[in-house]
Amino acid sequence: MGGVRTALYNYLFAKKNGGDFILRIEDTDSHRFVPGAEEYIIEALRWCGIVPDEGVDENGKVVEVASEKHPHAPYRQSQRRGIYRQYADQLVEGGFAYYAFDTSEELEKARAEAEAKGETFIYNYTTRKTLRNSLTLPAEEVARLLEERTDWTVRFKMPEDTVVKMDDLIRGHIEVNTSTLDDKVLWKRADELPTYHLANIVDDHLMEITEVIRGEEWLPSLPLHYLLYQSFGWTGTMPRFAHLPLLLKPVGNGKLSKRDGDKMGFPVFPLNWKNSEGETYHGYREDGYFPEAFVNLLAMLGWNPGTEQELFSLDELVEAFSIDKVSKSGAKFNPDKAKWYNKEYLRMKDDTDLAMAFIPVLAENGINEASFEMVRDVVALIKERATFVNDFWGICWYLFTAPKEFAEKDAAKFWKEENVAMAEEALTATASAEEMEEYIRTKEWPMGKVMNCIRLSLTGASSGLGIADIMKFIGHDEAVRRFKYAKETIK
RNA sequence: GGUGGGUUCGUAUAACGGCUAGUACUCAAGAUUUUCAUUCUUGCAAUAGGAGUUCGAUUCUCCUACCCACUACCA
Repeated sequence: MGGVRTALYNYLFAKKNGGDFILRIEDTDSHRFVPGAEEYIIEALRWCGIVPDEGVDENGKVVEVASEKHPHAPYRQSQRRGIYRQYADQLVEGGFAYYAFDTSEELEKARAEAEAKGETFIYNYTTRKTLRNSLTLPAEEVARLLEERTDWTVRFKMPEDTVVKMDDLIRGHIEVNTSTLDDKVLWKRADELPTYHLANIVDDHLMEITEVIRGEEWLPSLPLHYLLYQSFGWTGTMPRFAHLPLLLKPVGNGKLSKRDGDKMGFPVFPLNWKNSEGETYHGYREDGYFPEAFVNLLAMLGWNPGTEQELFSLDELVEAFSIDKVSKSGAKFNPDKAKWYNKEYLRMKDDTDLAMAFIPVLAENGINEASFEMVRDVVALIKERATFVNDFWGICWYLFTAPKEFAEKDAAKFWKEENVAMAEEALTATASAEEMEEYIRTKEWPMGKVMNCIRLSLTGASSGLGIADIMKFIGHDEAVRRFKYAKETIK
């Protein structure tokens, strides 16, 4: 959900400002490769109606070869491997970065020792001169280690006591002193790949990115990114940044997580997602949400149009979107409101489309002979009682098949001897619901008691559609048949 | 611990420094209906706390509290 919302805001911003929305796959962590994730992302965005202008071709594949429409290919960072090394070296040559030869074990040890003393180990100007790197070792030694070893990294040489002044489209001006920051790894020899920080800056520059709209968790990295642009001499074309508020769990504190959804009965994924352990997480699509509703509710989580309008199509969102209406604080997700959106979209849907969606459900329940016209009429009658198409069957099943049993509580309340007698007479002495109602009125019988008695026989319960509506679909003869069955069954 | 960000009804949010702090969801009550649902009406409910600036602060400044993120050879 959070990822889709970030993509959505990027898309809205791009389209609103006449720009392009580019999809780039940032897969620089070889240990965290998840099969199928890339396809999932593209399919999910496509379901939402978010189609990248660049980065994905007509077949929904990430573009690997540059063309006029995709000038910056390839769009997978794992395939851009060869690009980054020179930029890492360039930083070292310029004195902005250095080669570090500390092993993971050495660093872990240093961290543990610092912790034992109640301190925090920070890899920066205070510690780098005591560690093994190209700043402390002689040049020949560095050259030898670079050649012999395959586990070195390039680290950014974070300056000491420099104030980085930054601007965020959502949060305004922010200042951070570099002394509190550390020497982040930019390039990993072991993988021959950059980390996010280097890859992101280099690719944004190369791909001519003008705005970076991403989650709030990236805010602490912004100073580093600013400094990287400065080190490369790219400040003139540096993109503008916007850090979005987080999506929070509905109850309690913290970021919305995979677990929350299934625990509380709402999806956290756009589409069903099966992880490597074989666990399946619910998706909005499979749970019966319309993509329009999903996009709409996501858009309203952290943004508002400045008016009281709540229902927006994707095109309307593009038109209304403005980054300065994005809020700063995290947004708790409200499952009830999510359902409300779907309910609103369900009502707006065309009866014909809904009937088409309902027919397979009917088939699953063994109903194959219903005419399309009838299904459409049924849908028109019941759609405002439902939130999802999946609710339809539960609401109107008795229009297609007779009840086999009757709710005990309802029967005890309404199936009283004198009511049954009146109901039977009214039903059998007339030929339609209208005549029957007139008959009961003329006799001055209690309408509610008699009607509920009949409804119980038709639907198996005391709740449901109006008798006239039910009889319009099942016919008078079927109603009489059901009543007789009820009389035999309920004692 | 350190750094950064944040804080308006339960939730999402609105309010050039100026009306009784508005709207939606949820919830409650009432009306309508042959039941249920729908619909309609009404209601409950908030500026975290404290200073300061100001004729006037939800809005600006500072302090406190609380929440969140980051603090990996993850993104």
